[in-house]
Amino acid sequence: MPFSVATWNINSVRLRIDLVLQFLRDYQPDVLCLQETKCPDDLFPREAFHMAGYEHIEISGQKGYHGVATLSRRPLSEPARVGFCNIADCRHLSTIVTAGAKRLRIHNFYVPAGGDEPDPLINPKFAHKLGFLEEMKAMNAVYGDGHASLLVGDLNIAPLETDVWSHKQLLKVVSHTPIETETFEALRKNGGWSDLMRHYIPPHEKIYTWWSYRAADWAAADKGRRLDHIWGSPDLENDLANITILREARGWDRPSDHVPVIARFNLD
DNA sequence: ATGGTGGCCACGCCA
Repeated sequence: MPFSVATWNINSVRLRIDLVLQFLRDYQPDVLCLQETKCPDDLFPREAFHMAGYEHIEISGQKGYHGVATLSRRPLSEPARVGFCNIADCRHLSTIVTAGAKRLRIHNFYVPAGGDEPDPLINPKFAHKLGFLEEMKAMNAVYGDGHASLLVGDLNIAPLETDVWSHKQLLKVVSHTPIETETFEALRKNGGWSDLMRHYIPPHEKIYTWWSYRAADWAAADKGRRLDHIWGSPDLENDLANITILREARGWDRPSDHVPVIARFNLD
C-alpha cells in the first residue's frame, strides 16, 4: 500500500465517530488530518481510533469550537502547535511521519472562516482571517532541515474560478473575495508550496470539497466550493500518485458539510 | 428571494 494522507473537516468528531471509522476501514489512509473536531482533549475518542489501527494520535482540541487532530498508523514525532493572532484557539498542529526515504512534516490547519461581511473594518472575524493568513506566511514548504512538507486542512478559501460554482456570484462572498484569493495564492507561492490537488486535477476542471447544509438538495444544486486543500513541497509533485475527492461522503447519513480529500504517493 | 441547516450545549455563537 502506498503512503497516503487524508484531510477532512468532520464538524464534530464525537457526533460522527462512526462515519470516520467507516472511512478509515474503507480507505485506510496512513494519516488522517481532522478539523473542527469540537472536542476537548480529555474527551477525544482515542480508544475507538486505536481499535481501528490508528495508534498514533496527536490532538489540539477545545470545547465547542475548532480543534484539529492527526491520526496515524505510523509513528508521529515532534508534535507542535503554533498559535495565531494571539488567540488561544486550536487551529494548527504539525507532526512528522516517515514515508519511504522521506521525513515528512505535516501541517494540519483550520483557517478561520471569516464571518459574512468581507470588510475587516466592520467585521472582526474577517480581520482575524486576514491576520491569520499574514501569519501563515511563516510556513515554508522547504527549510534547511531536509524534511519534505505537506500543509493540509480546511483553509476556508477557494482560490481559483473553478474552485466555486459561480466565480461571478461569489466575488463578494467570504472565501472567494479577491483580497482572500490573491493573498492565499501569494502566500502559497512565496512559501514554496505546490497545490497538489491542482497538480493532479487540471485547473480548468471544477473541484468542490464543501457544500452548504442550507440547501434543499445539495447534489442537485451543486453549489460547492473547494475549501479543503493539500499543499506539498515541490519534491512531492514527483511522488504524487493520485488525489481522491470523496464527493459521495456528502451524501452519507448525517454528513459533515465537507468531504475527505486523499492524496496517495509513490512512497512506502 | 437575503433565508435556509447543523453542532455545541444550554442560548446565542459559529460555520
